[in-house]
Amino acid sequence: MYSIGDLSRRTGVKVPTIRYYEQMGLISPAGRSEGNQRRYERTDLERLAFIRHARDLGFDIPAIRDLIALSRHPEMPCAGADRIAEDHLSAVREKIEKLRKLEQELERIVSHCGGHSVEDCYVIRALSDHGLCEAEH
Amino acid sequence: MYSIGDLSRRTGVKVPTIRYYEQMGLISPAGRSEGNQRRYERTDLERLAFIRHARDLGFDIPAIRDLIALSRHPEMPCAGADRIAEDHLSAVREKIEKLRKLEQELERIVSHCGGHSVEDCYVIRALSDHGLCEAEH
DNA sequence: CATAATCTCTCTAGCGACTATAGGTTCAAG
DNA sequence: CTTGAACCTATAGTCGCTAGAGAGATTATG
Repeated sequence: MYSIGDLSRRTGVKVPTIRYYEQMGLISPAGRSEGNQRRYERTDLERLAFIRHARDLGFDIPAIRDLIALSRHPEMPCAGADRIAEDHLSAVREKIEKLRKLEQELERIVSHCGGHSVEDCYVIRALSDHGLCEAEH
Repeated sequence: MYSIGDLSRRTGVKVPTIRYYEQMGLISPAGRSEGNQRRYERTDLERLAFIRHARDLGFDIPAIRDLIALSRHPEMPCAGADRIAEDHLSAVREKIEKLRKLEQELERIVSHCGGHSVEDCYVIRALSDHGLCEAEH
């Protein structure tokens, strides 16, 4: 039997976050002590570790809900889980692409600025005048 | 004289967003028509275009506030603006780094999954068992 | 000039994934 | 039995908007 604090220390998930996950339906409401405090078992610990891991990998809460549902049906085909992971991977790749374009544009703006005063600062000028941009955005 | 809708069409910033920027102090409260509707001038248009541009480049609202303040003092040294842009660039690079690690891990997980059922699905197994991960996260 | 269509106004609430605070209760150690 | 840490619920705040309600203003058309 673990208290919510034990669970928190063992998984690295903060106490309020555990309660939040319960509210979001990622973990089922825990049993309670006589004084109404949450008491967890090993399975809850595993579930929470699963959630933490999925969050670290950037899955959002609805996706995690789906993954949990799938993981409880070992006999089902795993295409569903693959799909979720692949979709997420594409989303991550898209974000990277966008950020790389941003990076390039910012690099260009920053490196161009040899001015001494704001008047001829390339950073400010680039922001004021879209025509100075390389790419569309 | 532009209405808020005119401004919106000309800058691509949605009407409620313009009002939001006013609330956040990025644009000064506009003059009003007799019927209390906002009326803008060319300078407001330029200011809003500046903001839009900065947002497209990912600057957050406090940073934009600072950039605007700087742009109104053309005689000041531009180190401040450079600093803001450089800081933002570093933040973007960090995000990219994190996402690239995520991408690698997800790629590995997805590509390993040759299972047919959830029981031996690598996606689910990897989430359940941190030991299957390549990198720390 | 009347009416209809479109715009605009303010205010409030919602998104996602937490985090923080307040005010109170329970638990475990000494 | 007392103390202090951990726990409880409920609410509000974070960021950058977006959506909606209900009312008033403006503009275009007949």
